[in-house]
Amino acid sequence: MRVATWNVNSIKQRLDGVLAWLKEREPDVACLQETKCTDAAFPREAIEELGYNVAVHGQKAFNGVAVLSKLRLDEVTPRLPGDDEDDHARFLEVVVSSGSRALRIASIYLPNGNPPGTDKYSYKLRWMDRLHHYADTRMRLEEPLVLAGDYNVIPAPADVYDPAAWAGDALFLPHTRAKFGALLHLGLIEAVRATTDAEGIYTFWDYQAGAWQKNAGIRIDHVLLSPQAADRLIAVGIDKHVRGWEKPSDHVPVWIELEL
DNA sequence: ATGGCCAATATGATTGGA
Repeated sequence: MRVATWNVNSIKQRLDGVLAWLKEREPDVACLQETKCTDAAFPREAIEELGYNVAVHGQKAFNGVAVLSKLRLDEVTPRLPGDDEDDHARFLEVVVSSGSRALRIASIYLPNGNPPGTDKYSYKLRWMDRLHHYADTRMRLEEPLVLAGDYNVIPAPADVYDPAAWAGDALFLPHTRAKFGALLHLGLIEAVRATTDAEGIYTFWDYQAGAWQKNAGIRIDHVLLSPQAADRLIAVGIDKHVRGWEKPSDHVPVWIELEL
């Protein structure tokens, strides 16, 4: 089973690219972030025509997550627990199944948090605490679990083209990285790092300053696996070439292949 | 050497992204 994540930066602007990529990569499940539209405005028909069930949790203009699945959706649960006042559409959990195969998957759009020292950064840290608590409860199920999305976290210097330039950024601050590390300490396995320690593997290149042309990227889109999922990990990939397409998102898809 | 973008909004300036 192939499970992918992609921050599309507006599903309406990216629909042609998303459809082309779905045909090319053929993920069984695709978690999308930054769909930037209401559920009513989500272009679900074009995606359903490719054989996907579509679950959305969006809002007007900002944020927004979705899960596309060729497998049946047994459960669909929007919103990260822990703060009823939080109205950002950043989290959507599903359970997919086909025959004896079942998998719990969450599409995650973790807050950016810039600039540090503001409410935005404290919101990011609180959101990470809530994610930690959610992940802890799910890990106790001891089931195959995939937490995939835009974490807005650069885990280590090897994951950024110019570490010094990002030293004070909310994506790379020690406090941010420590909370991401704490998630992994629950026993979650980060798919890319389970397979390689190579430097210079990126998932995001800014639209500005010729970042793509200079390969000045960062790695902030991650797939975290419970041990029961990681035991079945066959392959990990990043569809970097998609960044070179017409009207690209600033992020590219990351995918895993599980023997399920 | 430096800076360069993109998307959405009752839209032409502001906010948010990273």
